[in-house]
Amino acid sequence: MTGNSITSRSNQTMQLPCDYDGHCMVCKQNPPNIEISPCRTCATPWHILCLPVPPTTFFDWDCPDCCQSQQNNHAPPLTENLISAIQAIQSDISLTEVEKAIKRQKLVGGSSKPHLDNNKSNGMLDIFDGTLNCSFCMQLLERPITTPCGHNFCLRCFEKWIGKGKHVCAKCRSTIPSKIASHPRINSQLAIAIRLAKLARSEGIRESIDIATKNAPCFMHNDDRPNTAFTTERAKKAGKANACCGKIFVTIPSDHFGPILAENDPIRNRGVVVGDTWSDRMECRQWGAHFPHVAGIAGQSNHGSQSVALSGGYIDDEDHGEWFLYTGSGGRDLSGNKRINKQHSFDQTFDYMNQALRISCLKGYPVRVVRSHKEKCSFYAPEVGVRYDGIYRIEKCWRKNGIHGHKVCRYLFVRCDNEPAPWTSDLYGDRPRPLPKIKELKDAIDITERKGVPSWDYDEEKGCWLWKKPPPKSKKKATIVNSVDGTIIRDFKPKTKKVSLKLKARILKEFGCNICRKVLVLPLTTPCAHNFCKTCLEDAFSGQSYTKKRIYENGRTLRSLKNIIRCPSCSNDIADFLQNPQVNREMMDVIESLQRQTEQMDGNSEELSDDNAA
DNA sequence: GGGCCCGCAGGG
DNA sequence: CCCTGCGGGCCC
Repeated sequence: MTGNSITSRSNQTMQLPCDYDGHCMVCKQNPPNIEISPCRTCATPWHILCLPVPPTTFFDWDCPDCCQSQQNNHAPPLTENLISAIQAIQSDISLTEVEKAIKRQKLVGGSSKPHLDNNKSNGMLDIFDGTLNCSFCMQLLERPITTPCGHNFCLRCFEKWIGKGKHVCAKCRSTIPSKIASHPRINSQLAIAIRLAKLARSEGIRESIDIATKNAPCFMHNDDRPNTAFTTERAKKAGKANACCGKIFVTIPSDHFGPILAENDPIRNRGVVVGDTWSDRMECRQWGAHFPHVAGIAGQSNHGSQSVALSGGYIDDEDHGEWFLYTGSGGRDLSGNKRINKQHSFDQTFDYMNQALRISCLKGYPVRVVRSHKEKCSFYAPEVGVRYDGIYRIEKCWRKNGIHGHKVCRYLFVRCDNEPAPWTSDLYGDRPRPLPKIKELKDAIDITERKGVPSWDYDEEKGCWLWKKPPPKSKKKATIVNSVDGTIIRDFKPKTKKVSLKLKARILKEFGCNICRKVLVLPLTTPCAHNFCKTCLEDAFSGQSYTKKRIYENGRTLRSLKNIIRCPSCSNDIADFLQNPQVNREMMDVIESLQRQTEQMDGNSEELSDDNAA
């Protein structure tokens, strides 16, 4: 037979159908039609000579995939079930972290006791029965990609498959949307589920609970959001204020370097763990992972950089998960409101935030990294929201000619976290690894490398990453927490007051009376477009005699005498207007609405200061 | 999906 | 106080 070269072991384990071109994925041959039979359930063609158990009839049989799904009734859905079951446990507020860990262990291991006998697993959802193996390499999924049809493949295998021009699922032949084919996202929940299952199987329950509790990340929802600092009328209408900052939940100062530990998390007492995901940058900020809500780099040019965000704002970025190349800030013309300009229009230099990153590189500081779903060209970005991916170190930085021709600052980030990355099912975090070879370095200028011992480094004895030198001293204030009940009693003060002052200044500038210089009351707008309070204008001309003027036109007297009144701002004649002056109602409404806003702001800030005083 | 607009925070 | 920034929502 054509599959003779395949060993009997492979024949038993590899159960693959024919691919889109009719090639058997087991023997790699193109078998004649007579050797091919379609499955009656999924219609997938199979090379019958490569099946471990050939069908008794050619036309009325179920392929191994469909048999399996009928027996287990959870072939593709298993992944979904497992994930949704884990999510349900995670979101159950009635459970403690330890209880959650026990439940998770039961779920993936099938028993509250560790079952070390692999062959006798009676797990409700046992992932080691092959259902979570990659259909290509037949190994447990590594960096799993889940297709819309619900089938899972290792990232590397999937890339190879797509690289061959195959745009259908290797398992069920469903079309893979081009968006997913070109930019697949790692199913990090599945990766974590596999990790938890591995732990539950290979370790005793105690250690499993310890590690799983520590490692179990969660999605933090908007419900967790406290009172927002400031919302505009417009934002309130939309249901969510733009750039409202909210309270900071953790007790670190904004220039805190390194992981956010349980001791800085009085609310949950667990710290920020790898995989924690928030719906947007504002929420991410509230948990201290990355403070700036727009800027990608957090830091100070004379102190160092504490964190960066990968959001796909710069096309030069290159993401390989455990390491990535980051582009500095600046060089884009964002004048006006062009927040969207991705083009570089001038050179970047090592100043401001770029210098902050360079200091972190030279000192070997730990830099927190968050990835946003907006990072479109990365396998490692989350599907939704913003995710904390752990600690990285900047090993080198340099300048190069960017894609748009102007010079950009470049940084090589390499992961060095004690917790595994969200996309792997590895049980442990990073070990020191050799630096990747960077092609662009040969044309780079201003190359900066660390000379001395890094502040954050791997300790061989303890087997973990830690501060080898004391972390840099903070220059900022941290939040203050009530030691009795753990509530935050003072946080980064929202600039409400300042904003209300700003708005008041704006109102005065736009809607100030040209006589009394105060905000217009019953505004009159003259034909020459000057604004006055009704009473101010009336007072200005009360008892004054009109200037009389003879009006000529083409040498003839048009009107013998006209009473004229000169506008106090421009001397134009407004006598006609003053005969029957009408209050500018529209303007009045606008002024009233703006004044209401400032009152609200002041009200908010008073409330806040009351809170603070409490 | 891109453009526009409003917004806040933080560095300098 | 000014300027910059890898947001976010709405509108087209």
